[in-house]
Amino acid sequence: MPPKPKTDAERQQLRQLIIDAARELFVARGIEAVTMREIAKRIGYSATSIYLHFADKEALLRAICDTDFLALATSLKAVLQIQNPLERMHAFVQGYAVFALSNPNHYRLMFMAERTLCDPKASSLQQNNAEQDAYYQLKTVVNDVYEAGYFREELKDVDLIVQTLWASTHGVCSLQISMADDKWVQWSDISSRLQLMQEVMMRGLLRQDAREEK
Amino acid sequence: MPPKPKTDAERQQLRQLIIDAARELFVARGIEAVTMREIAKRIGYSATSIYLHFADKEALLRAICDTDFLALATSLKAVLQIQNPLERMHAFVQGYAVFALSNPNHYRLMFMAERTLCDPKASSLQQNNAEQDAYYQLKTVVNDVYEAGYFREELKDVDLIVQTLWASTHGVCSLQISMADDKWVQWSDISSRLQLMQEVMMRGLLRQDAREEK
DNA sequence: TTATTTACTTAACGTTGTTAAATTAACGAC
DNA sequence: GTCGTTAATTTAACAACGTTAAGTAAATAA
Repeated sequence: MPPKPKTDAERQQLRQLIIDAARELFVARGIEAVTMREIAKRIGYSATSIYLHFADKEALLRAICDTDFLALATSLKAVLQIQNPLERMHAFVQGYAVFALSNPNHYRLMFMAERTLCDPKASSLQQNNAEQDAYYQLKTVVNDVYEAGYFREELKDVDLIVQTLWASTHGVCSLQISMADDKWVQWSDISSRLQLMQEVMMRGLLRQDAREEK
Repeated sequence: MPPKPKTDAERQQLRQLIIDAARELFVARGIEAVTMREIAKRIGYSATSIYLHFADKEALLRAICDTDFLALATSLKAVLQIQNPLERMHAFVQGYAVFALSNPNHYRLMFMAERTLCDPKASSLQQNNAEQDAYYQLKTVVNDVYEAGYFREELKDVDLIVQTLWASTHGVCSLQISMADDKWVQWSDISSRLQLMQEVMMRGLLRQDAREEK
């Protein structure tokens, strides 16, 4: 039962409807369940209609990714209010891990999947926007700690510190997400692993007096 | 042009032929290219023949995984000869990273993929065998450092240390594998990231005098 | 009133993993 | 030596997937 010319707003709305349906499917039943036909069934359209709004499945997944990146940045905004730079950094890493482990499917799609590299040019998000760009958020958080002179004196490359700190948390979270049920390894509980990683990183990165101060 | 009753050895040989073909395909052209029909074409059989040796594609991928796990353990055997426990641990982590980054597709399949959890019962590899089980290798390496009293005194759970050390390297390598070409982040070069992670972990885990000794 | 555009659907293509049915060769029994 | 039986393999086919082409119907514009 066909159509009526649509305003841009209506088109945008339908686009979002598709993304939301795909996302629900994705959360509920894993990425395998996200098929064009299944998404379409959910919103009462035919599968081909989706192609009026997205070039292909890849583009749709990238749009979901964008939504998720925004969700991550939004969920971390609160901890940016924390005054003490060290506490802020600690809370940021913690918040990141909570997001990852609470949304494993999304985290997979964002940071572990083969597909879907992020390109600032192709994204709907603004790079270096403190409301939208979680990487930029972490960079400012780490930079504040750097400015406060808390890092060991031989550590001068803030980007390198950021990426190493990120990698440490990503390592714990991504191993948990892909291997938690693996029978080969007798896993310690995830909160202990996260905590030890944080401690070790702080001890390895910070000057001794900075640690004591806190 | 059909058959002749086959000995167990012949069946085993064909099985290995399938695994090898799949593996080559996988390395050369990525996991997407690994289709049952493509594998079959390579070895001059029909696609359905593969099902005489593997229950399904999943089982075949698991078999490839087993091969890769063995390859990892084998490639790390050499560093186990290093006398000094700290040097040994350092070299082990380094060797692990080299394997990961030299075999990104395999690493993906082994530690980052959705599929294919490892179960000692289902694997052809022997758990806790120093020739075959890389996790066990790391455990012994870390345990030796522990026995030598090099870890900070509050660190008493060797498994927890092992898993955290693993996670740190896995974090750097897996981010590199899935995000190296990502345009959002201006990556520092991978060797710096690996090196800083190692330094930080050592500083965070070891007693000060242990670090100086080395 | 008619033509065009817009929003959609149905049909269809090629590819995937997988199963069922058919084919052919070797072996054991008589 | 012929005759099942069994084992190894193939061809045919199915259902599901992403995607494209062709068709359809309503609203708008002339």
